[in-house]
Amino acid sequence: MKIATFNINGVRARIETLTGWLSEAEPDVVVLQEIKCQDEGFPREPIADLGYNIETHGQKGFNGVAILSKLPLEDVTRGLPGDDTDEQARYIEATVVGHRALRVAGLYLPNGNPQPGPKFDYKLAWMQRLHDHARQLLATEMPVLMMGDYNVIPEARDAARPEKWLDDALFRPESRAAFRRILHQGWIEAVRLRDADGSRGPFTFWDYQAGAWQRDDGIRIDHVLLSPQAADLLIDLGIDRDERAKDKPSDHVPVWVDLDA
DNA sequence: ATGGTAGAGATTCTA
Repeated sequence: MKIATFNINGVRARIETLTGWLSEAEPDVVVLQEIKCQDEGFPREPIADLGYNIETHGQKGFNGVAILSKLPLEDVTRGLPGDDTDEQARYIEATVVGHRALRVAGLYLPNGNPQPGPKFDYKLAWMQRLHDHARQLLATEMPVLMMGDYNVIPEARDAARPEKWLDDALFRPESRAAFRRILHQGWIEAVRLRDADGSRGPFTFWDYQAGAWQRDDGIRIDHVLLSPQAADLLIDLGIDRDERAKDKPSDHVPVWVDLDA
C-alpha cells in the first residue's frame, strides 16, 4: 500500500497539479496539507473521479488538511487533542483497512515565525500536544503513520544552506529538540532508514523566491514517522522531487512510503 | 541589506 504526504499549498488553485500527480503516482492514501479552503469548498469531484474517498478538515483561507484513500476510511477524527480552544485546522486521523489495518495521521505543524513571539509559543505548545498524543498512538501497538508538513528541519544536513536558517523557527534548537523528543518515544523516520549517513539532503521544500529551486536551495521539512509495527512493513519509500519542476508547482513535493499492508 | 513569490480574500496576512 502506497501512502503519501503532500503539502499542496492551495488545493483549489492547484487541483490540476494534484490530479496529474495522483494519476501518475497512483498512491492508495494521501494526506494533504494547506488545502486553504473550507470543507464545502474542497474540489471533491475530480479527486473522487480518480477513485478516492475524501475526508477533509478545512478552514477559511489558511491551513486545512485532508485524507484521500482508495480504500475505505474508518474512525475519522479531526483536530489535535489537548486544547479545545485551538481553532486552527491542522490535524486529521483515520484508519485504513487493507489486509491489515493502519492508523494514518496527517498533520500541518505550525510554522512558528517570527520567533521569538506568540506564533513560536503556539508552535512549541502544539508540538507538546503532538508529543502527548503520539505516545497514545504508539500505545495502541497498531501500525501507525504520523506524516505531514512538520515545519522542522531536523539537522543541518537537511538544509542546503543551514546557516541562513539559524534564526528561523523551522531550525531553532527548541523546535528540533521537540521533534527529537517525539522520535525518542520510538518513532522511526522513514527517509532516514534508507539514507542514514551524513550526506546533505534530500529536500522536500524549495521556496518560490530568489530562485531557490534553480539553485537547489532546499530544506527537508515533510516527514513520515512510522511506529515500529509500521516500520516492520516498509517495502520502499521516495520523494517525488520532479514535481517541483512542473507547471504551477506547490513549493513542497510529495513524500511516500510503500508498506506491506 | 534588501527583495525576491504565491494563495486567499480583502485592500493584508501567512508562509
